[in-house]
This record gives sequence, C-alpha cells and structure tokens, in this order.
Amino acid sequence: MGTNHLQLVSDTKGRPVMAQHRTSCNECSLSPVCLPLAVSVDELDELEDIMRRGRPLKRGEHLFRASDPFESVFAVRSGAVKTYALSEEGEEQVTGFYLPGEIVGMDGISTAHHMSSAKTLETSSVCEIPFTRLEELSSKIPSLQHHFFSLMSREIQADRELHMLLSKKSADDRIASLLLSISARQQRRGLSAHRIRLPMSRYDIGNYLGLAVETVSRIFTRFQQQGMLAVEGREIEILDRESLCGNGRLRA
Amino acid sequence: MGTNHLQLVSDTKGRPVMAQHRTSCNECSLSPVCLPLAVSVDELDELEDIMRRGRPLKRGEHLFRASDPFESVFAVRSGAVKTYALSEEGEEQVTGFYLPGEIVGMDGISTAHHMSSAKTLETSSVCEIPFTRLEELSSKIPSLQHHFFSLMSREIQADRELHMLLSKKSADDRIASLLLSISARQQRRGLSAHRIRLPMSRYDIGNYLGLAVETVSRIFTRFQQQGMLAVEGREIEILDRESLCGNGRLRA
DNA sequence: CGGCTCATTGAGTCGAGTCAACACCCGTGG
DNA sequence: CCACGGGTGTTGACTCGACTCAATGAGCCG
Repeated sequence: MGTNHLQLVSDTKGRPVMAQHRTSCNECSLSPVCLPLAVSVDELDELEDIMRRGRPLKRGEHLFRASDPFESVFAVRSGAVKTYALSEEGEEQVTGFYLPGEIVGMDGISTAHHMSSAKTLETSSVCEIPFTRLEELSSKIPSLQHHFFSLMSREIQADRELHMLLSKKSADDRIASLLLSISARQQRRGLSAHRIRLPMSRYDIGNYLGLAVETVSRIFTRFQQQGMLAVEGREIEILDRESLCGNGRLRA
Repeated sequence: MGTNHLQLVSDTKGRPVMAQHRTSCNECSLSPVCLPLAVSVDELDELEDIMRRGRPLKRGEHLFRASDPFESVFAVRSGAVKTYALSEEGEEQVTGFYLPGEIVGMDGISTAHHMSSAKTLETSSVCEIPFTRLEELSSKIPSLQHHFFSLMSREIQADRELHMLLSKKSADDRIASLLLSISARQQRRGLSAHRIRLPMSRYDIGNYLGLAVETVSRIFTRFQQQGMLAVEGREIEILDRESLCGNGRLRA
C-alpha cells in the first residue's frame, strides 16, 4: 500500500534503468495507481502469476495491431503508448495516449480481435496481462472484478469528455484540456503538475484532437506569447493554470 | 434462443401496449440482443430475479440524473433514451442514444455516481438492473461476466468510432454515419433497414454530432435533393445506401 | 385561436484547414 | 569535421465549411 519509493524507475527521459522485467508489483512504484490496488496482499501473488513482464520496447514498437487476436491487456510501466486506428482510406486516427499505470487494449474484448493498434511513443516497458486468466481471477476476487469494471467505466467517461471537447470546444480549449489532463495524470504518479513533458509529436496531438498540425503549433506559440505556457519543444511549463482553465471554463 | 415472435412489442410509434412490466425475459422479443443471450435457461431465472421492470416512462422522464448515486444500469425495452451531460456553463452535451436491447448507464461505475443524465426521447419502458447484484451474479456466471465486459468494450469501441467521426469527417459524413448506425441497430432487432424513424430531434442530432441544428437540417434537405433519402420529418427512407456510405467511405 | 416547440431556408462571418516555404535537430556517412 | 537528408516544428497567405443571426413555416396542445 503505502509505498514511498516513487521514482525508482527513471521516467523523465523514459529510459529504462536496470532489468525492470524482473520487478514485482510489490516493488513497482505504480502499484497504487495500477491494477494491484484492487487486491489484497495475499491475492497479489495470484495476480503476479498471470502477468508477464516483457523486455523494454523501443520507440515505435507495437504492443498489438488492429485485427490481432485479442488475448491480453497491457499495463504501461514506463514510457508512453498511443493507440490508433486506420480508416478505410488508410488515414490514421489516434484514439488515446497511455501513461505509466494505465491499461491499454480494453477495446477488442467484444470482438475477440483488437480494433486498434498500440505502439510506444518512446522507450517503454509494459506488463502483459492475459485476459482470460484475468477474467478467471476476477470471478474469484470481487474487488478485482469491480476494479476492472471501474477501469472500463472510466475509459468510457474519458471518451465522453473527449466527445464534448471535440463537438463543442474551440481549438484553444482542446489543447488546454489535453495539457491539463496530462498534468493531472503526471501528478497522480507523484510527478510535477506544472512541468510536463509531452511524449507525443505535434502531429499526434493534432490527430487526436481533430486539429491540423499547424493549428497546434500556432496555439502553443500563442499560449506562450500570452504568458500561459513556457514551451520548449516537448517540454512544457504551465505558468498560468487559471487562464489555461478559465480560457474555456475547463475543470481543475 | 430462437424466439420468432418479434414485434410483440409495438415499436414504430413507441407506444407501450399492454402491461409490459409483467413480461419476463423469456417472452421479451429482445432477449436475443440483450443481456439474456449470455446466460443459459436455468440461470435466466436468477437474472430475472434481480431485474426490476418499471412502469412505462413518458417522454422526457429521467432514468437517472448526473450525480445521482450509481445503483443500477438499465436495459431499454421499448422507446428510446438519450444520455447527456451539462458542461460547467450549463450547456447540454448529448453523449449517446440508446435503442431497445441496449444498456444505459455504464459510466458511473467508477465514481459511484452517474456522470451523465438519461432521459427518454419518447414513451419507453426499461428494465432496471441493480449493479451490485449484477456483479455478484457475474462472479458466479462467467459467461455473464464476459458478456458485460464485452458490452462495455463495445461502448468504448463505439466511442472511438465517434471520435474519428468528429475529428476527421465532414458534416455530411457524420449525418450519414448516424443514419447508417441507427439503420443497423434497427435491423438487428428485426426491423427494416431502410425505413427508419428517428426518435430524436434535429437539435439532439446536431448536439450529438457537434453540428448546428441548421447544418443538420440543410444536410437532410440536400441528401433528399440528391435522391439519397426520402425525408419526412423524423421518418427517413434510405433510397441509395451506396451513396450514403460511399459519400465518406463509411462502412456497411 | 394563440402560443408553443421544432424544422427549414437565406445571408453574412469567422475559425480552422490547406498549401507552401522555411528553420531546426539529429544521426549518418563521406 | 562538415555536408546531407529526413523527420519534426513553425510561420504566412489564402480558402472554405460550418456557425451565427434572422426570418418564416409547420405541427401540436390547451
């Protein structure tokens, strides 16, 4: 529970330190925000048994591809992952960004095939969790079942937020909202809330938010001119949180 | 399984016939597309035990409101339901439309409170399913657990589709896509695929798709001029499915 | 018959997209 | 060491799709 040695895993640069794939959930700094939070100490072993920790993945490697058979979900340990789908014409649609402690791949349960692809945005390590094993375990551990329902529910909620963002909000608000979201998620892991490092390109941001790259770029520049941000490539400092929120009356 | 007495429940006008709230899942024409499809005959009784069938709801009544404690999910039996959230400024965002056989209210699991409100678009009847009871039952019936994971996964997938629609597609494509979606969902229930009746207003459509009402209206008019649709208020006939899809290379 | 809400149509505006050029960083290889 | 090339990011000029504002029509209920 009360683990206080956060930051064992180097993170700012996404470099994997030592042989992470031998680390157990117990020792993982993310356990308070990841799956283990739903299980008691003695149940944790069972969960550990079914998880597979792979080698660190290099930037651009795939966790899975659309139409791969659906077998597992993945917990991000370090680095960052994006999911995307290809439309009929082959253009990419980025559907989500996943940071450490978050679970990727929960679409695909219904179809037995993944409906999107997932690739790393930088060097990352992930834990693979075979889904049928997880289902079996969930039947035995009600809190785990509930936690998993809860995770999926949260995913749906996030999508609804995004829906509102895309259908009602200006380009400015979309960018502001994404920054605030990433800031909040970093903070949850014990990192700075006002200094953030974006793991994704401007292209990915634009694609995700339904904006042209040029628009994204222009907005970053303008936010900086207005003194709301200090932008240095993918390193962002939030200087005026008020304005960033108030801009479009976004939360927190 | 092979129930062939569809249409026991009047549907085209959404009028509840007789005292539906006494109907069991067995007799319900929707069982092949609703929760019961996941359970065997002898387990069905257990599922029935926990469900509550309420009186028919009049147009505009709420199934639940945002910030209500989360206790149940709801299966739509007849009629139609929309979910929506209010932004900080109090403007409405329609987040989804639910037709007979579909499950409403799966956001809210994670927060113990609903994050959106659900109201009927026309006279409707719904089955209430207390969620903690459903969780208990799911632990005992693996296929039910799986089915529920599957339902939530499908919800996520649908949201991803919508994400693509909103961030990449033109107003025309959005409308076309909504019509095709409703058509497909009607067909799944054994109704006509080319004659559809929209249970929602132009306002709701625009709100859902991120378009102004005027735009929605203009597009219906134009689609009709182009011979793709016959529009008569909320009654729509799809005359040229090809064009409707091909228009924006949408599926089906 | 008013008084609604819902839907349609027209005229004018603007936010964000497109096209195009250029700057920057970084790794590779001569 | 520097030249080169590709990926990534920034900036400017122009265009256009969808929004806003405004007016009118159609159906429904009391």
